[in-house]
Amino acid sequence: MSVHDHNVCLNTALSRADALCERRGVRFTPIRRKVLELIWANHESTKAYDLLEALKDFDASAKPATVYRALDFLIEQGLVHRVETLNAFIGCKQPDIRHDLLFLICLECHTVEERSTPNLSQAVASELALAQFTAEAQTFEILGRCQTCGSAKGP
Amino acid sequence: MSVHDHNVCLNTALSRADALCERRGVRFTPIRRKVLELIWANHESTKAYDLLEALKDFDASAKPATVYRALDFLIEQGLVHRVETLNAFIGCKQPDIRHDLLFLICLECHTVEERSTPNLSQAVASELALAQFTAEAQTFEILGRCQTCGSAKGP
DNA sequence: TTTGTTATGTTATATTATCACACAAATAAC
DNA sequence: GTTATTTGTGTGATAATATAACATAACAAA
Repeated sequence: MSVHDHNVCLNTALSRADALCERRGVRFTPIRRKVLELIWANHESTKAYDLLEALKDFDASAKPATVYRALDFLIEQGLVHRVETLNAFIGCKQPDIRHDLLFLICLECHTVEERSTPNLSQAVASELALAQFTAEAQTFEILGRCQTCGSAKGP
Repeated sequence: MSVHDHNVCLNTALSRADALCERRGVRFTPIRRKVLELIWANHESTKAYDLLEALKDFDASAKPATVYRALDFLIEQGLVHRVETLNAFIGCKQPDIRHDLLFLICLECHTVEERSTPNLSQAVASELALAQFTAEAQTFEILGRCQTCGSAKGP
């Protein structure tokens, strides 16, 4: 990820989450908020047990279930995505919009970029129609090298 | 999956694998062949530890590593795909061809359908170009209901 | 305030996957 | 053909990921 003021990312994510939960009347408890904050510590995906370690500084009694419950909630609300390829979790940039997401996961710097593209959605939709398949959840993930890491070192 | 003679699927998969390994000069050992055979027992994806249980009838000394090593080999040769969403494994229908695959995973009957579509490949390729991202591996998986299960019960 | 619901604490355990090291089998080099 | 090298397997331990089950606490609704 390029140079940027990450506090802006973090604060934006948190205030959006505040607003979203308020609007939906769901409880954005301290644990849930803290887990989201930890996930947004950077633009890399985070492992559940790393979250747990970090969470313990905030709540010494945190256990695996503590983290997984918070993650379940955050995912359900669309605030966090699960990265299936890495068994890890990443903050959602556009929690209000429902769309087909494509994750570009850099193997070098571990940054995960969330993209959405009408072309992809379109291709998927027509394939689903062809197959007469009803989608409930989708995972589109690509592992590789991001622009920065790719050009810096070559393949 | 509809009514079909599954022996044909199984035998086709195994003889293709025989030929492919021969051609590549890689060793298609009894364990590797048996694991592939077990994976092709049906058109559902199979869990590693279920494979292990089944493999024990063939080789009583089988351990987790036995299965994971065989899977590593089969995946490397393109004979098997890992279904990330389910932590499971499925036989590849077209091990000779390199393409972007889309897996349609039915939550009801657990059948996994492997599809490839130029439209999707095209959409992905142009998105990668836009992002200047170099892909090394891709995962496109959709969970939902297949034609049969969808129409049988409704949503 | 009682009641029902949702969230958390806690312990245990299930599931998925890898490591490390010894040994055996196949292949390659001589 | 014997030796060396590489590749595959046996085995035990353990790491990493995730859920179950049940008790208690906090909140919301009546």
